[in-house]
Amino acid sequence: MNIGQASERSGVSAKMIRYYESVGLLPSAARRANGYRDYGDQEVAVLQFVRRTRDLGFSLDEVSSLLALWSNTRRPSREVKKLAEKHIAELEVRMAEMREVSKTLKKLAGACHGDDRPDCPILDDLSQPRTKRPAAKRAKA
Amino acid sequence: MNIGQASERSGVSAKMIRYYESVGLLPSAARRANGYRDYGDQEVAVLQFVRRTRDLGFSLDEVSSLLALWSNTRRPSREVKKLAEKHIAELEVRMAEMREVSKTLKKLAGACHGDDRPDCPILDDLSQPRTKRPAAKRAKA
DNA sequence: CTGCACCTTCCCACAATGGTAAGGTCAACA
DNA sequence: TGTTGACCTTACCATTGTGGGAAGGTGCAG
Repeated sequence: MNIGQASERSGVSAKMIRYYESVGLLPSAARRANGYRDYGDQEVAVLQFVRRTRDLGFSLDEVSSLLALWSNTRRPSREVKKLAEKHIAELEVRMAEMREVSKTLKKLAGACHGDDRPDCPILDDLSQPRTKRPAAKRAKA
Repeated sequence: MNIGQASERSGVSAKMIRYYESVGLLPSAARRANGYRDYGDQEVAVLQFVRRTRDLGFSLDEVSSLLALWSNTRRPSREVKKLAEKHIAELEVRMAEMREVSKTLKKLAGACHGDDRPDCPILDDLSQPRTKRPAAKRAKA
């Protein structure tokens, strides 16, 4: 099938399928005589795997590792679990940072009357040079 | 003072100070005869403000708005509060998404014995083309 | 005068994705 | 047959915010 079909069935955009191939996450797709990429059910299954792991927030590097583990039927399940737990730990860290920030902002917003008056504890606080602050990374979904 | 000093005092790297200026977040810095940028306490205070708001996860666009509100002493505090609450809401959304993912991964990791054996419910689940829920319907191969 | 630390601008890279442009291919339909 | 439109190809640009590094000027201290 063409890339459009594979895209539709896997939920991965054609753009991304080509990109994944270009960065070596996926092997080079078979080509037909006209130069079009050609996909079968097997390839679609791989794409679905990638899609699902991406949805769970794994980086392409991690997806690559998971693909390798997936295709190696003799790998110890320990390795897979380790990857999953590492990812869980990262999520927890980021959530903790965001909770901190959220808490701070809520406190500030709560102290701000939020009406026509110009005085605003939020800006007052932002003006204070902080010594130590957890640098919260902006995370994607 | 030179950019290095301003960087040290504000916690914003020299690289980023120049970048912020280049994208118009900050006004063009004064220059000395030798072409070096020249900063005073006022400018450092602005940089500290930017640093703090960045640490709280605001985008550069949002920082720009906050700077404008900050320098306008007659703005209604309502506007500031609105921005803060919008950001809080975004944080909550992202945290909720991450919690979902984390929950799914924890369930999967919990089902994986994580030893030398190759069978792994995590990979089994990842192989399932998902429409929505991580409900493991089909038995492992 | 030399060396070193600092400053300048400019370009590159990252991660992962979308957009768009210029062109080839193919099937269907009038 | 010819045209149309949907699809495919590659290639480049933009994003967000940050760091790295090159190539060259400046300034101070020894």
